[in-house]
Amino acid sequence: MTLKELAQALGLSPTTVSRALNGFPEVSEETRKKVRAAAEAYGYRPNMRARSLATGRAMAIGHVIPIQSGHEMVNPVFADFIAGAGEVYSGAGYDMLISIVPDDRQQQAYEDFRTKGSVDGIIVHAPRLGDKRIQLINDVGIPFVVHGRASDSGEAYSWVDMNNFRAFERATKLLLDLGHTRIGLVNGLEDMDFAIRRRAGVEAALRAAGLKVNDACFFSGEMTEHYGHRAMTEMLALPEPPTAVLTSSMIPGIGIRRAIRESGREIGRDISVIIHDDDLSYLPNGREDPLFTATRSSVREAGRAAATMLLDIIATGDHDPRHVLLEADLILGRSTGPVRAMATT
Amino acid sequence: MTLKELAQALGLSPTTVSRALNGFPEVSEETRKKVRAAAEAYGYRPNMRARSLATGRAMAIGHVIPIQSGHEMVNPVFADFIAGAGEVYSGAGYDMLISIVPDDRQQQAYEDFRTKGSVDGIIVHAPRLGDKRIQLINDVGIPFVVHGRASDSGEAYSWVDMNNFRAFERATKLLLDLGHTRIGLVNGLEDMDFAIRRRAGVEAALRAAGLKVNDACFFSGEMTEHYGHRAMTEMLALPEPPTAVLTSSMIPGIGIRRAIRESGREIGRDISVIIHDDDLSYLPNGREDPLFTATRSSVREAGRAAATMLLDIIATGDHDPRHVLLEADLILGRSTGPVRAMATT
DNA sequence: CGCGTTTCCCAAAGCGGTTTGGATAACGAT
DNA sequence: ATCGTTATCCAAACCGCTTTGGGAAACGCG
Repeated sequence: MTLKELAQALGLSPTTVSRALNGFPEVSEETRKKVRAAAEAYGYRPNMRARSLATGRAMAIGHVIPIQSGHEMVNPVFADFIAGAGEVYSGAGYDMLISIVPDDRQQQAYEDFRTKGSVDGIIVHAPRLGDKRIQLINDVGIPFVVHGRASDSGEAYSWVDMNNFRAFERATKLLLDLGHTRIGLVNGLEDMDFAIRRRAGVEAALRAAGLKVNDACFFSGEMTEHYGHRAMTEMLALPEPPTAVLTSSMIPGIGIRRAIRESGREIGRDISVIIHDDDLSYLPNGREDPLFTATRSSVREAGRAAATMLLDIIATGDHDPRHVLLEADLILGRSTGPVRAMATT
Repeated sequence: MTLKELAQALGLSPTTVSRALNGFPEVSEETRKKVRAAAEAYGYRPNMRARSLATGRAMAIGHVIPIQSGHEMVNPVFADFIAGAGEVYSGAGYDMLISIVPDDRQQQAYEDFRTKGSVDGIIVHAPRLGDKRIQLINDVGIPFVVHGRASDSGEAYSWVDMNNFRAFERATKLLLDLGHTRIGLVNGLEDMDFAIRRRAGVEAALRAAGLKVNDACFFSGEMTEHYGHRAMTEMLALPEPPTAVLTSSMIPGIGIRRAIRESGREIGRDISVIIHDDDLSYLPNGREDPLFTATRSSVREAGRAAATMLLDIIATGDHDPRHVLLEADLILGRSTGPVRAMATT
């Protein structure tokens, strides 16, 4: 059923039908009602392609998910982020276009989005150190919002981020307050922006307490269970192993827990662990009885915030950079405790 | 830069330029080269909306991800599945549209996809028992492929699925061969099709061995770590706890491992555990040294298969139902071993 | 040279909407 | 009764591309 057919069936012109449905004032209330009823009855829905060709608005937002060539890893927070964003889009009548591309074809993906006219705006995921994408999209000239920040990008741009620095600084302070002085960090890949900020937060807290940073206890890698296990095992083999460990996600946290248990120690008693919890729906840390002490910030909420921001930028046409910095909650679980005198083997 | 402008700049008609770029034979090689060069130089890219309005093909595939109202859980395999599908799409010049909708607005989502003309085909995720979606989309009349099957849907339709029955039957047989006779199953929600088939596989193997199914050792729930932990803890409290457990995913498997350890037992020695491993990029079970003995089947591969099938259905226009049944590998890890005489507390 | 084929290119008609610029009728005021 | 408004509706242009149906030149052949 097309507009024209609907118009014909009603004995009206396409113009009038279009206006009636889109709420223009040039049409009488009476006919508007008739048109609405007929549209409903015939199940008429405007063809989006035709409409957006005519209006120039695609009514769609593009998400570009980078895949790191080599590791082939999809960011695990991705599913929840777009679930949050998706809520906002569908509420506003927008579609969500997703493009999963290897690192080296990023630029292509952004340009395609714009020149092919398939989206009105873009969400950029997982910015890295030295990320050129932001400059790229700025050049392309299409509204966008970054999930996270690219520390060293000179450009001004809009972003939604979690306060990684503060979250990890606070978590470290908690450990310091519990008496821990040998603290390890099992971080994400350190060319990712969030990992850099988290490390900085830990280091700041340590320095503030007059402690020096022990490089042997700082790890950087892709956040898998095996990685957490390996890092923890290595640390436990040190002459003076850390008594507390922070890690960037629940998944390596599980590996850390396994390594601790395998060494005959007990988590929360012999060794304290704090994870960052993205509050993923399929990997809940637990509400009333959290597995891990954690800094928690819902990545789904971040998705909602980023989508809302982007739609607003598009609607208002106001491209001044905006920022939302989400603070993480510090959740006390069973994986932390005061330092024990004889934690070493 | 539009086609018309490009044509003008070249001193040619839009017709010729369009044909030159789309490889029609009615244009001389010489002009084709000139046109290509100019298009390259000006950075011309056809507007997809206009093109698909003209051709009637949207060059996009829609994925409808259901969110179970109430739990708000996004299926964790989703990210890897669409990563696989995305590869295929981008290779074929297709876009991927994602719609994340609560259960009760599914129908709307499918109809919108078609009537709004935004996609040429649909991938249906996570079919359930008594799922009405398949009939729904068949009625809507748009090519689609289901990831998984809906056991009780009378309709014929195309699907890509893993052989859940056989995978769990084989895994159960492995446990039986190891001498286990008290076997538990920590399954997914049993209104999901895959969970039903897995249970059936386990039951078939048990019956074939002349064993009866113990309902106290069969669990059904949303696959979280906590769920695995709770189920295992319950089983261990039984007068005769199982000596082996199968579970539907790595995540509850981790909870199961935790419960086993908390009870002072050792996984693989006191209690054997087999998980199903979707080979998720962010939750690897390990290649050389797998954490768990597992039935493994890459969900990313399933995504590729489903996308390939759908594109082919669209290209050939041949709507005869097709099926791909992926077999799972049985991977031996360290979580299984022969039954021990005194496994009970 | 005449005539039927090719070869190469173009004008114009869509695709299904929106939007501009009237046209017609009804209305109120003079 | 006349004229300017206002309220409704419509014809036609347009968005940017594809595609149909020629048309003109070049070619092949008797």
